[in-house]
Amino acid sequence: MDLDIGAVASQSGLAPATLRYYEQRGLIASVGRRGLRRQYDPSVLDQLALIALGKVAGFSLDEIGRMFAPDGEPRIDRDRLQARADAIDHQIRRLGALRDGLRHAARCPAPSHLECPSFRRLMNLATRGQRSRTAAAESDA
Amino acid sequence: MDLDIGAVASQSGLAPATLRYYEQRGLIASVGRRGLRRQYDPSVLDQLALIALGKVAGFSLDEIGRMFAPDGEPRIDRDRLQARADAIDHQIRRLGALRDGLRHAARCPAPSHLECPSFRRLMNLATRGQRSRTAAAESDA
DNA sequence: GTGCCACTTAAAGTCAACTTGAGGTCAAGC
DNA sequence: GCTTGACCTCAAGTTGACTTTAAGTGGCAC
Repeated sequence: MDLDIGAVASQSGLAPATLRYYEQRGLIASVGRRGLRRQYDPSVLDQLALIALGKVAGFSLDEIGRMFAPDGEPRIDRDRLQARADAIDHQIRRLGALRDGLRHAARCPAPSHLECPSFRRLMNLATRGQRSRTAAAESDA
Repeated sequence: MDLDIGAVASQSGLAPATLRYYEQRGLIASVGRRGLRRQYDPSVLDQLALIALGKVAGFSLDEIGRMFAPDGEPRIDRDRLQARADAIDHQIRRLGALRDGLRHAARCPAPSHLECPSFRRLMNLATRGQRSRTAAAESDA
């Protein structure tokens, strides 16, 4: 019934070493061993999907780890989620301006885009508050 | 007329060490020295803004460097720009799904979001093709 | 019963983009 | 003319998320 780490790896697309790393970081837990080999409950695949989601959302592994109760049940801080959603919303708007800026730059025949007022405006919009390293990590964390 | 590195640092918000690092990476160039101190043409501020823009767009410093002619004039590959704009568009859509998923998770009273079909759907949308480490770096590079 | 090979561990390596540290220089103000 | 402080160089350290390596183990097929 349980899954060998190899099975989890192939079904999740993650390397076994990554799974061990996640386990060491406390993000997932194995249910036991068969010989040396870690065995996982199939629900770990859902957990991994949730972890992937968190990563896309711009959470660090540490933050993601804190979103799970010790038993692996997602015990999510709703305020934090809302805050992150709002941050992503901002990011979306900035990326929208950026995309428009890039499209403009790709089309605009001006010798230097720096001289084009509409490009400068988009650029300002896009670069405002560029502290973020990941997709949407510009809020408190 | 030229700017001392300290002036460039304070006006750009970047640390002097970062400016030296950029210079070493070939992203910017100083016009000379006064004593030991690097002097920069004021246009370096525009270049730095462009670099910031590129970073927000998900380009690596290497890629950004390749977008400038050796003299610092932006000589931008329009196809690459279009491709990046399209990639950002995808990213925006995924982030939109993600934001909706997070908002749903924050509101939904279901014991486990994994059992909620609408959450699962949003999750699938958002996690599709999650190779990106930076905001919009999932295209060819 | 033995050989294979996917697993195991711990530690070290990688990558990008900086930051920090140690030890040195020099223009300007007092 | 001497101190000060912002600069200089070069090397090493940092961070996050892994990946790689080296040396070892054990279940399963034959």
